[in-house]
Amino acid sequence: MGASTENRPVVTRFAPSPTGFLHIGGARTALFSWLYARHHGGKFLLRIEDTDRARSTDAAIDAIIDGMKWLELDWDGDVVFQFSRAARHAEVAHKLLSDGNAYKCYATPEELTEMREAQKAAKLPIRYDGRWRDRDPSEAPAGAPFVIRLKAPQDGAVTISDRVQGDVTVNNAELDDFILLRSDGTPTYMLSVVVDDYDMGVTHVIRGDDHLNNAFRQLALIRAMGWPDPIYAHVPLIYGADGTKLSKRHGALGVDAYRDELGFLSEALNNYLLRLGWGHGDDEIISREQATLWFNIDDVGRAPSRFDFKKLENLNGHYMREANDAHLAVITAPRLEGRFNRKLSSDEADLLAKAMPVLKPRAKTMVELAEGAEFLFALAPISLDEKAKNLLEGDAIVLLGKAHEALTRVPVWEIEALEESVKGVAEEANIGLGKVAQPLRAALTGRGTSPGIFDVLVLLGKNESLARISDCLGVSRLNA
RNA sequence: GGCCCCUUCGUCUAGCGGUCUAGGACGCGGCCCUUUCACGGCUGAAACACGGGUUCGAUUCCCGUAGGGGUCACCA
Repeated sequence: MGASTENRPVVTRFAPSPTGFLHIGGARTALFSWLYARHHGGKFLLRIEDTDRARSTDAAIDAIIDGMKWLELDWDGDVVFQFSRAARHAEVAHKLLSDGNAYKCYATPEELTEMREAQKAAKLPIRYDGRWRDRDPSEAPAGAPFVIRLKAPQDGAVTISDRVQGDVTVNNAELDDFILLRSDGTPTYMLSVVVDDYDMGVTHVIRGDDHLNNAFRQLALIRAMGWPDPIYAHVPLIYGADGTKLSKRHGALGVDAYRDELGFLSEALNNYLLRLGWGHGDDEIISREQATLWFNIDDVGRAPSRFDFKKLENLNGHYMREANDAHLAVITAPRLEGRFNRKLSSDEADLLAKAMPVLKPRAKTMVELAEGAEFLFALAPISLDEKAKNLLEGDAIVLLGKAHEALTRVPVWEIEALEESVKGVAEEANIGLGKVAQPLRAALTGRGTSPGIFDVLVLLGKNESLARISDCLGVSRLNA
């Protein structure tokens, strides 16, 4: 066993490769790593694994950083770019080589393909056969390209006491001599992670379960260098609703899509992701502060969990209701401006904020919120949806006329007076309030559903309200 | 295929040998509130994958079976 990192101050990291957006699974492991570090008063680092030059993009780097900021997962120190450390990685490979813990392998890609096909045909495990492991350097073809491979132990077994997965043992015979340095001299991921984690002082490697098998290989390298074993925690992956790999239609989107297209709040996404694979008694709504206090990586479940949009939406509805109205208005405004293709005036922005208390309980996402707010800013004459049209059939128009008349006489345009006025119309006609309220709703909002009708009246104001009702009465006269 | 991992209501989970006639949440059904839709309140249906052990006693421990997943690159 190597030395332990158990007693050192906690240092965790999130190490995404910038080949795409910050996806939901990555966001969760980042959250867990962040929480673990903060809980222990340690450090959380961010490293961009951009050693794959062909697939790494600046746009992806920006998306990851933007996503981390949105989720309020702040990291300590500067972002480390792995590619910039290639020389140090190569240095370690050469150290391993000179110490006899690595060797040069001259096998060509064609040879290796051939080897694997033969193994496959013979139903043997597919792995590098160590053909250059013990060959004398003098046998090397002069000037031929070579890779550097780790001379991994072949006997015995290694057990990782994973903080999530428990004790996992793998026989060294299962592992082959993996490549450290490619023939062009660049380091592989396997080398880079290990060197960077060591140099950055990472004590706890918290990452996706898909890396569990790699951990054994990496440990061989770590021990060959005489470095301390990190503590591992491999968290299960997130599946789609049908239990298979998370695909696009299941929610394998960038966190930016959760924010922009889907309209979720970062608080909701954080809370949802936290509860996916981890629980704290019966608690469901958990603030960042509580999470930091309560989170323990040991309590993360070993089983993969499925992504459930319904629950996320429920959580989002909760956080929207909790949210500050002015703030909500600020993030709703751009959505409305997009819909109307015009800027909202400051009066309109104020109106939006004022309407929030009655708008937000009716929405689960920001998309729905913006949709529900549309009627406030629609230009006369407003268009009616199907339900609204139906509400204005028959007697409705007569009642609407009466309501209009009554409303013109309301002394003060306030909720109590308006209520009294409209209820008066219903009583006089000896019908339920709904008979009057529904046509009114249709005329005022163009919809079959909206906030309470008196709230709508107040928000729209006397002039706009009466104008919208008149428009409706006018149109129906034309149709008649 | 080899190796590794996983398995409590439809879903996320609580449970860490007796407290389980298995708790909570989402979703679903019903009722209440109500001018619509929501919100809110109450309420109902709904699970320990299967088979062996260990034990006085297993959802909890062990071993199989089945099902699911991960991984086997000069990608990360």
